[in-house]
Amino acid sequence: MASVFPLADLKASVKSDSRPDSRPGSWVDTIIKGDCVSALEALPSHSVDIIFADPPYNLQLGGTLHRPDQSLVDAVDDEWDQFASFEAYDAFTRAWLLACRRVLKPTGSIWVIGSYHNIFRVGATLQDLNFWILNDIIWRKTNPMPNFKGRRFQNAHETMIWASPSAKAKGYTFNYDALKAANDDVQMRSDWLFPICNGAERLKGEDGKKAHPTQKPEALLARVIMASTKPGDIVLDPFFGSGTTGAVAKRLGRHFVGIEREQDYIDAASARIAAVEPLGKAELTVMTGKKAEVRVAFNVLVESGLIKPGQVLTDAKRRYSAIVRADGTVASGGEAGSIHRLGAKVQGLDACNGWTFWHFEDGQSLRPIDDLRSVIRSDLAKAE
Amino acid sequence: MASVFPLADLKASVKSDSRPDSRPGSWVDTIIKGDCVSALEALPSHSVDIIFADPPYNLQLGGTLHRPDQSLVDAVDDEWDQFASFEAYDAFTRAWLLACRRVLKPTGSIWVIGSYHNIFRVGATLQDLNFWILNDIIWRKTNPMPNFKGRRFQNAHETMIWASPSAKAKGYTFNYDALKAANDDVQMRSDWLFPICNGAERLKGEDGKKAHPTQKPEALLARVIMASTKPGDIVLDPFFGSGTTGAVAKRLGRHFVGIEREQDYIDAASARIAAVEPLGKAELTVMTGKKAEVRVAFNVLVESGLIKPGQVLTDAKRRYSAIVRADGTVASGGEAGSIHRLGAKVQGLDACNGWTFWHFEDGQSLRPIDDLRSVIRSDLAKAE
DNA sequence: CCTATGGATGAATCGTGAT
DNA sequence: TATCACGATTCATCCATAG
Repeated sequence: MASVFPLADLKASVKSDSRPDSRPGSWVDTIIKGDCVSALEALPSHSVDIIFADPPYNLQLGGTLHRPDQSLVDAVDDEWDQFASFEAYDAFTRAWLLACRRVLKPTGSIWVIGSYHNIFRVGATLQDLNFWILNDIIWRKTNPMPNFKGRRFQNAHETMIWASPSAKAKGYTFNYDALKAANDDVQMRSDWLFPICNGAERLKGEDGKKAHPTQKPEALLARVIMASTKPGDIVLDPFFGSGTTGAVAKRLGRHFVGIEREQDYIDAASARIAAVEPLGKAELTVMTGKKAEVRVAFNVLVESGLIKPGQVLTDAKRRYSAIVRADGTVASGGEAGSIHRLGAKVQGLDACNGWTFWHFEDGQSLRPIDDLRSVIRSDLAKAE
Repeated sequence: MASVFPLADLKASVKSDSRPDSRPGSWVDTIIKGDCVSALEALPSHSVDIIFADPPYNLQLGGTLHRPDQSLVDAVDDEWDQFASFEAYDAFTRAWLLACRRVLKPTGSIWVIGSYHNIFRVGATLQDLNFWILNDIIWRKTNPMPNFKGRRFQNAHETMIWASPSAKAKGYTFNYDALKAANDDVQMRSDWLFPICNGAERLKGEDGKKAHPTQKPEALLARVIMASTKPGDIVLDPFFGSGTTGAVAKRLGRHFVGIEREQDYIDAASARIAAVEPLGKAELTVMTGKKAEVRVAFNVLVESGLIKPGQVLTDAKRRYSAIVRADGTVASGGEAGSIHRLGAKVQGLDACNGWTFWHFEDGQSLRPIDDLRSVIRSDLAKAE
């Protein structure tokens, strides 16, 4: 499934005077081997829906660290995590974020994860490049590594920044209602609790050692992808590593593009993704709120006979009343207008949702006219 | 108690060829009126033990925001939170952090609190100035304001950065053992759960409205100060506001210095601090090292105010009693330790469950402190 | 006296599409 | 680009008032 798409081939398709390969699909669901920025520059503009980036953390470790029992802590000391200075790290960050900005759709958004070693520099650079921060999200670890020396608080979280390409870019996907429903019907907070990636989920090499030093848990990526993409969207991960982003994207019915320099990681990620079984359409249907539903105007209720001209509407406490007119407007006292305008007017407010404010008599009880709109929508759905 | 120390007077004591007023005490436990940087420059070098800073967040709010019920959200739109650009905010940040660096002892540390609007810039500037980040700490709010429009995750936390003056400055105070003992004998994590400041603790003006728009909860400052200072230390707050830092410092037997521009805030903070009763020495003794054999999980009750430092606990039959100290340990006779150890000790047993052994007065009756732990746990469960 | 209920509010970068 | 209409959208807590 996850074929490797060599950067050289991709570059070969670049015409001298235009952007490369704008055919959708040729680079989709592949892992591009190569340097992050070069590979990004070879992708078409505005071609991916979200980006999830887990860049090098620029850990500045003094020497080796031992546990109280004298065992050695296997620290992240890979070559790719070494930078000469903050300036060098900032330049690197700026370069890959700029390259990401071009590839990202205006309706897209970007996630970056990091720790206190690098996340402040990443956040400031995002702002400098006019990305617009939507949230910072805290991944609280249920099982973080202890602080062995007892000189600091246990570092028990990592930080993710979620941003849109600009302050004006409000078209990003956010599946608010699905998240709320999944969270016991209260809105999802900015602090998320997940275990670190361990056990069977953790990729192992032939030597039984962890295949990648910073493999992220699939649950974390699942929430990110479910929150900010639609099925069929393209998810780009410019630091693909062990391929968690690709595996979760495939499972959730999204497409992925990975960029990775090291062949060992590409091999591990390819095998991992090939083994993933995508979920079916039914499981992937995202719960949506009212704003995604078909628009039904008030006069449709009048025209359909569910509300009759001359009928009296009141608010839930019968403090205000209005009479329905044949043209789908309502009137009260000397005022008349839409259900929303009149609702606002009688209450002395700037705005009002007339659908939930106005009620009608239904036998003994009062029911909001929104109930009747649901009836119409249900009929429309059957007719589809 | 909290006298106002006018910046003009302080500057008058500056000799032309030397640093100002190095007599300890003249500026201690006062609120200096004036601009943050100017006031800092008038203080002696290396004179304070920790700094807690709650700088302007540089919120960039579009227009007005209404709740679903059409009521208006009272936003932070004060003049002091307005900056022309990120560059202007960075220059401001750099200036006050540089001034703080000079005033801070080499054995000291600095805390800065912020949100995603400003904390990344603050963190990057701290690193640029060679401060050494020790932890980033997440204040998880039990009761944050919702996201009313359903366009983002509920912004349910703020971030604090804790840093020493340089990578080599390892002399900072960190009361590891006391924190661990107070946290059910596991090390204190980087994510802290506290309610926002509300109710009786929130300072109100004569009009009944909040006296300051961003008053921080005392429990938060209590954990900061208990973690990173010793009794008698000097705590500097360059953005004093409603004086939470001063009030908690005084209660915990530390000295404070506040800097604040607005007379209304100075007046409110002065009155507030004057009403604070410091705790006694016994309550303030901090556990150090393993020889004290501390084992407790009790300080959340103290920080939350369910149990007050100095409060007396007894067993169910009032045969034994103990006094609660601010660091979450308890004392009786010449003995002190965790609720479990002391309970065992007074009974002459090897072990004891302090949660069910120790009781507190609740009106006419005695109730086990475990009941209060249930209250906390209930709050925690809700916050998850 | 207690309990029930309604209103108020907290560091907030908070809509979309047609005209 | 500005304006307007449509109509979607909140959690925990404290306090005042009613019953």
